[in-house]
Amino acid sequence: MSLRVSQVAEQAGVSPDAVRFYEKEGLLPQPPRSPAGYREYDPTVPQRVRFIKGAQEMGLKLAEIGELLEIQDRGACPCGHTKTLVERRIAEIDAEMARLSGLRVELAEMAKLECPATDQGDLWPCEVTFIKRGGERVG
Amino acid sequence: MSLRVSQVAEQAGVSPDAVRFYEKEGLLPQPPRSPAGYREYDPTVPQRVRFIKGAQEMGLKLAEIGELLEIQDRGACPCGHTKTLVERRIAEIDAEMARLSGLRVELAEMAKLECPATDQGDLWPCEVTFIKRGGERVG
DNA sequence: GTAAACCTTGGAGTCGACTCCAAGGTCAAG
DNA sequence: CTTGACCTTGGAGTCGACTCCAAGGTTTAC
Repeated sequence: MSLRVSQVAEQAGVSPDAVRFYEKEGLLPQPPRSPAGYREYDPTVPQRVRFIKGAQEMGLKLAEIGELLEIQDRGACPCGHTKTLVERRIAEIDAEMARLSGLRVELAEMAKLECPATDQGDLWPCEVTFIKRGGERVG
Repeated sequence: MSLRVSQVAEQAGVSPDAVRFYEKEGLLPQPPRSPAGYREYDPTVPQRVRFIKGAQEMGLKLAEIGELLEIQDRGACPCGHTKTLVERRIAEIDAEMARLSGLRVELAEMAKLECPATDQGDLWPCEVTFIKRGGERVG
């Protein structure tokens, strides 16, 4: 039996619109249609959609996932390519974590600051911190 | 002396378009105009723009920065509010770092996988990993 | 036979922070 | 007096991954 778009969507945990969107973007093959024009999906399609969601949760973009699927569909082993993608993503994650960790320190320091008795003109401690940062960056 | 939009932009390290955009969004006051209609900025404005950039690098959204500036402009001490914003952002950062760190582990494991001799039908190890993840999530 | 719940399409709207464009006005230098 | 570098405005375009809509056709249940 074939599946309708909303059944695929439900089984994969996405919206029917998303399924149609993936098809439009070339991530899902165009399925055969019923006489009335309804999409009739192969029962393996929800798995493919879950693959998309899984890869997406790994931080890959739809375009990248599309690349992977395309290579896979052509029957070539995409592992090398996948590895490149994955390693690039790991590097991005490392960079982002370093950035966030530095940021966290600065924010935590900022959150410790107290308000009363400003000695910096008409600026408050937190704002002074912000502005000093801006000044450092540029000047 | 007053500054023109591109001078403000240069001193703050942004584009003239960005300066006009901030004005449109209410983050910068509408400056007086020259007879020809040119914006004539107070020399403190680049500092305000750097404040915006600084806060932005902290991960605050323009709308939030706008809130801060508005309170500041009204003469009220925004420290409590700033603190709320900053603490919220810290919580977000912690959540994001936890997510990324888990992700990194999974990706690193994936990158270690080797290609040859698939024993899982017509899927490659990396894809199997992806799909299994999808399957776990949903089923 | 009719109402609800699906399906189809194309196209617009969303968020965020801009950027880019066109079509014109202004100003300093040579 | 012209060239070129600025300025003005409003509005459209960008990226990403959808969501929502209208206006119609179909299928299913009662």
